[in-house]
Amino acid sequence: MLSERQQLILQMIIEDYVHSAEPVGSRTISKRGQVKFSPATIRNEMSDLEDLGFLEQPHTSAGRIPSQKGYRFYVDHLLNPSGLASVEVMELQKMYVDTIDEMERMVQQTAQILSSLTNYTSLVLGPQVQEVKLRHIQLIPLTERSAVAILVTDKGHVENKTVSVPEGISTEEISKFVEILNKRMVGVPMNHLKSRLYSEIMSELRRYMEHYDEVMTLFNQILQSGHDGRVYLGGTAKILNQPEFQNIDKLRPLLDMLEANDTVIQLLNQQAAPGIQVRIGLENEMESLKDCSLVTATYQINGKPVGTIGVLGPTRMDYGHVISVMGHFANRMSEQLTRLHK
Amino acid sequence: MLSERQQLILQMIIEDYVHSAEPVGSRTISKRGQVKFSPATIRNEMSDLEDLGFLEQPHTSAGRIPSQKGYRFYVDHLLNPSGLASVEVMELQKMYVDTIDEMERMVQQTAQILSSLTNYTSLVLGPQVQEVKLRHIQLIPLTERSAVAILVTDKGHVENKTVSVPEGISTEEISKFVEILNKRMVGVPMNHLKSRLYSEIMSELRRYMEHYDEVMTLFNQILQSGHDGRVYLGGTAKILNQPEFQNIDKLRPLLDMLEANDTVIQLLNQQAAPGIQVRIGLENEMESLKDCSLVTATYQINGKPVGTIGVLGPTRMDYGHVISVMGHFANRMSEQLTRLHK
DNA sequence: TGTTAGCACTCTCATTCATCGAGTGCTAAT
DNA sequence: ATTAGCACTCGATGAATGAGAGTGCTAACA
Repeated sequence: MLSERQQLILQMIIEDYVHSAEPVGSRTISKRGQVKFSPATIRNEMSDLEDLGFLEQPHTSAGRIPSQKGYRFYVDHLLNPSGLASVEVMELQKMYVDTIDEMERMVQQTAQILSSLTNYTSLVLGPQVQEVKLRHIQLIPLTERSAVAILVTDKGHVENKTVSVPEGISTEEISKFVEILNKRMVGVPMNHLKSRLYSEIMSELRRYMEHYDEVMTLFNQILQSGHDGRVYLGGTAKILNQPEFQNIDKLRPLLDMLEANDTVIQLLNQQAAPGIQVRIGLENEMESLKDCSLVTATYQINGKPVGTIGVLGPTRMDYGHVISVMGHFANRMSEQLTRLHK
Repeated sequence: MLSERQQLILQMIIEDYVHSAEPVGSRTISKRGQVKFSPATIRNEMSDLEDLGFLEQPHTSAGRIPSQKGYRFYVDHLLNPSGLASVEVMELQKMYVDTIDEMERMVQQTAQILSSLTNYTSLVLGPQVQEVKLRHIQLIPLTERSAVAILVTDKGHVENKTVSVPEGISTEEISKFVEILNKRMVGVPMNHLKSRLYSEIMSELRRYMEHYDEVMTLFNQILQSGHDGRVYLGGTAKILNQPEFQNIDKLRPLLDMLEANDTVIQLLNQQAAPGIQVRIGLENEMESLKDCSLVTATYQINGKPVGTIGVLGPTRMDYGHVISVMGHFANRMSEQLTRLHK
């Protein structure tokens, strides 16, 4: 549908605009050697591209800037991911060599590095503990009336919670209860724990437990956690580098959004298929992101996607660079995490 | 040193400026009833106050604004903390009633509430786990080569870490090792664990352990944590509400600073004495805070200070309100935390 | 002696206006 | 199909202007 030449011109406009953040004029393109036509010819093509919706004009006598559709076409058809500069690869490696052996911390660091390599804001969604099974459960008394409950999953993730011990239960009863749980519930997916308890071992509990109700209260307290899926941000202030956000009123909705954890989680969770995904402007379905693009990728443990990393920048974003950085990143993270958990 | 009238005028200027963010003129003060002098008289006093360094003039023909010294005087001598509006007290209570029974999470929430009540950015330094003693240690195997180490402190804080198990050690050896630790190390302050191990039970270990070196490797891995002293921010974007930070160039250093965790920790740690502390402008010893004030307070567990909360706003800050909110907050937090930990 | 009225002066801010230049669109020539 | 040429548009820049807010000073007043 688009001629060779149109594609070339579109590409040049986008790549120029990505760096200059200024509307691109016909003369600029013509001078750049790459294409050997006069400004007038280019003007004609640009006019056509505008009619087709790939470009737009801020006002009558300015150059053209890419439209959302233009970026989309660029990402889908014109982009050949630039390789990483060797400096970048080195930095990447260095960061991961430093024995980051605790999962949570690694994820957090990832956000930092990702942001510093791309110069945009990064969003990282910690590993979602889905389909994770109980490996071990334990209750450690602190006082007569409180205790720490510890749940360990088969992936090595640990959740802990301080619970208050209902009056009337004896220490023996508690340890008996925990013992039963460890005997019968290990291997059960975390999100099924509750129903499994009710369906399968209720009767057994009733038999052993004198204070059945209190024990159940305790149990419910323990399960009320769900710590998973935390978000880490990196380089929030990097947004300020972008000329399009020099205006406070543009800035505010963005910062507000980044502060609302839930929104960010929702945003990152929209990535369904594995691989790298680019969402441009309003494709994100959030008004506050209408001038932003979000590049996301999933990372895996043992080939199963467990989390998402993302880079948030202006629609005028260096897609090639970001995409290649993301690719490397997702791979490295997946490797590391997999190695970490078996 | 300052006459009654001068103090009154200074106070009025500050309180006006805090809300208007505009230089205050003599007529404005005169009109306000509070003081029954003509603009001209007030002008004279203002001129004196400027000579004394309590006020400054943005330019020749503008009103006056308080100087850093002016704020300092105000905070030290003129401030009578306004009580909390009952709405605020209610919100405060509501937040804490909702079973926040996990320490970490409570601290995090505190940042949110603090910010929403003051309309400034809040900084909260999580409880510093000093002088905390080991209550229980456990190692849960995941695979042959990895395990999760769990340390529970006497305050109910849980730290966990995935460790790799050195080749050659048997399961029995590990559980024997853990058993020894639990027998001999419980009650030892966390930061003395290492030295205690070397000084006291090394010989015992040598006797029981076939693979002594490997066990020590494992132990060192376990101790390499130190998770304490995390920072939580609330309402970062609130800075944008302040007219003095509408300018991106003023904004950037601030956001940069807030993003650097270490800096924030350092900032909050500068509070030595318990109680509420107000640091105005450059008193913070950070260039990026020259137009900001920081109100901090410590919170306690059993009367011992363990952490700091802070509110960051422009020097033109509603000190009275912030201070009273902070007071209530620090108290409530201390109560809660103390109750939580025995 | 402390207070006030009056007035000239200063400085900022918003508005207006003219100018400049980048860039387009169209037409006619190649 | 391409290009040169030219009139035209529109934002950005900067100077000029006037209004408004507020001061500092002087002289009058209680």
